[in-house]
Amino acid sequence: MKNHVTIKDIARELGISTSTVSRALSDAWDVKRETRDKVLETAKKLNYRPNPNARNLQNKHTGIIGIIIPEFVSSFFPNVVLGIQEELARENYRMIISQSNENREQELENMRVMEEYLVDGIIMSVTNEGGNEAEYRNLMDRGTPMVFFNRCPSIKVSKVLINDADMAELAVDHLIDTGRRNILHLGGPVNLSITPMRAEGFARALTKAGLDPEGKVRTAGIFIKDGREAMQRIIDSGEPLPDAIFAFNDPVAIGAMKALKAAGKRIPQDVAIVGFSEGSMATVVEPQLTTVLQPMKEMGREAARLLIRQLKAERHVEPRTVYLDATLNVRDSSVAAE
Amino acid sequence: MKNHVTIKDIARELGISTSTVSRALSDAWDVKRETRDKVLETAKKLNYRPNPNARNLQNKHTGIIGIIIPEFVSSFFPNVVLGIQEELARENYRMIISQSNENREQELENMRVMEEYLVDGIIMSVTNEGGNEAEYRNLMDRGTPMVFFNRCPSIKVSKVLINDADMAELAVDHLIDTGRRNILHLGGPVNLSITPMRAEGFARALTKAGLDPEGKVRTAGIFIKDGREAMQRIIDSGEPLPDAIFAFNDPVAIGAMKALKAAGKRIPQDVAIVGFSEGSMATVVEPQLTTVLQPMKEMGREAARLLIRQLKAERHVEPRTVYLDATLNVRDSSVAAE
DNA sequence: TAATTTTTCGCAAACGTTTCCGTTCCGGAA
DNA sequence: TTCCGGAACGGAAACGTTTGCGAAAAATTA
Repeated sequence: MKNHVTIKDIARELGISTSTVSRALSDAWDVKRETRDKVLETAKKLNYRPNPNARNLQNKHTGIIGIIIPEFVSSFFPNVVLGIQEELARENYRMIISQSNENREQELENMRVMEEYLVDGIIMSVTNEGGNEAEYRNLMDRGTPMVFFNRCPSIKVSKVLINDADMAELAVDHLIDTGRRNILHLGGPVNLSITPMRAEGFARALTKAGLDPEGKVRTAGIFIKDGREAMQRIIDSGEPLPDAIFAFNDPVAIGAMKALKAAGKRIPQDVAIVGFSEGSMATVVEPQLTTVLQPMKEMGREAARLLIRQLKAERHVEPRTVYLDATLNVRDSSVAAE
Repeated sequence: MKNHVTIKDIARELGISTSTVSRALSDAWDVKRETRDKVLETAKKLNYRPNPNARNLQNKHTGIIGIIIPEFVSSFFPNVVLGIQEELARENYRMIISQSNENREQELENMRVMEEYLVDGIIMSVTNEGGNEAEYRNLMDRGTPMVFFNRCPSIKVSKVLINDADMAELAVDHLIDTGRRNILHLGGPVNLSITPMRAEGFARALTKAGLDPEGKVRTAGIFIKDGREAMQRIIDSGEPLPDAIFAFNDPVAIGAMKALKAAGKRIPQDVAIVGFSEGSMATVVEPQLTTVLQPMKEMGREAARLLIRQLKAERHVEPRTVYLDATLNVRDSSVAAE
């Protein structure tokens, strides 16, 4: 089938040794300028492509970075991956992506496959089931560096996340500024690392405004369904309706909106809604959703940078946590259109 | 760093040669059952993992399939990739994904990288810019088999697509059945292979119902913005408003809905809307969108199967085109909720 | 001019497998 | 007893690179 031209072909063509060709190709110092140019020239002429397998067999590394994300059906992770790809490409790393489908077992399986294929490192965001901390440790101890983003385990490891607490606080500040007082937080899954962070920012904002956060947090989840059900429970409970909702993420916010609209409530007049982690649906719902836009690509870039730093380091490098800032996009779901 | 155990370690441990170990591992016929078991046992004990580089260096293939998709921010392509992954995994192929960002140049670059990396084959969906047909040919002639899905070039090659024309016809039939007579089609980009197919189904349905498709097709695009602008042009033109819209895809449908609602029109009472290629936004918009649900995972699986068939074949295999059926999900945008 | 250094290159081993080709050992047939 | 054939295994080459070491040629210094 395909018969690729090798370093030997170049050597034969020029009547020199393969070692010289190799050195010329890798721009070594001990090869004459003239011969190097000739090598480069005939390499181009013959359309030479280095064989990555042979190269990696020598170098003991594959040049491949594994990416494991919970899903890529929502737009968040794909956007992060874009950033990762951008940064990896400039360092000539390639990536293989796999998705754990929010499933702890699948995540483990993906890790195994990636280790088997000798990825140089792994960038991942954990399943909302959590619980694989020990395996992360093992994998890293066995020599595969890891960097986490967005959803991170509670172990000591490099992470990049947005300043969830601060951004949540900012979002709730916005609700308070526009006159809301009875604000509820529809929180995420309890075992997700970011869940308490957003709740904390929520509480901080309330406290700062002299409001009591006690009892204002309800666990919802991460899907539209979760938000709708949580909101429905509140409506059915007969307790006085809040005048604002700070949701764990956009789908939960949208679910809450659905429940409220079904109950005949007006948004934002009766209840203002703020989401988190802006996705493609934010401008599609009606009213358009006020939400926190995360710097997704930047997050990916930063994660890639952290990993590359570890890969290039001679000796052990201390894990580092990078916090990124997000922005609040104010839309009609929190402030009535004029 | 990481020091993987090799076939030699097993050989030394057992006092046999590496060739025997290799044969035992690959289940060759000329190795005694007893020694094979011992090899397998110590392999497991030492946690042996074959080095893919060494193996591929011998076998002249990488076991990697390249996936090139225009984007993975919408949910369509990721879902297809899920199907691909499923099928490839069972044949022990891995994949590397890259995205062309709807950019012809980027697509070419991705192809180059993949060829350089010696992927065994490529599964791709072309950019909406099109125009790389010659390069596909070259790549294939140089020995890398390709399979296309959804967006396919007009050259002779294996493809898997849904029966666009038939499904479009079905969707428009539905509009006609519910009493619509003045139906417009907001079409896709002219250089996309599926654009004329959907337009054809549209025309067939009209003709079948005794309506004249002449002048009923307007070019829109693929994004929300495209749909809104196209619809706005129609509204501004002063021509009598259609009583139904068959959009090229969901975003275009949603864009049209936005323009109509902004103009004070009611959906579906004044104008019914049907989209295509159901995405995550279909049930988020209001009213919820009637649209054609494509069998995304199945599409991926089928593409993978086609490619694997080519890879396993000894000699040339004829390109094949596989058509898949979709389903019409009827929602409130085309039929008023009772 | 001789001695020494520098430049430039080739040889060969190595990376971890697979696989072709032998070799040894055995039982059975002649 | 000799010969043959099969079973089970080892030796070694090969895949396409990289790289340490040494050697020849050129340039510098004494």
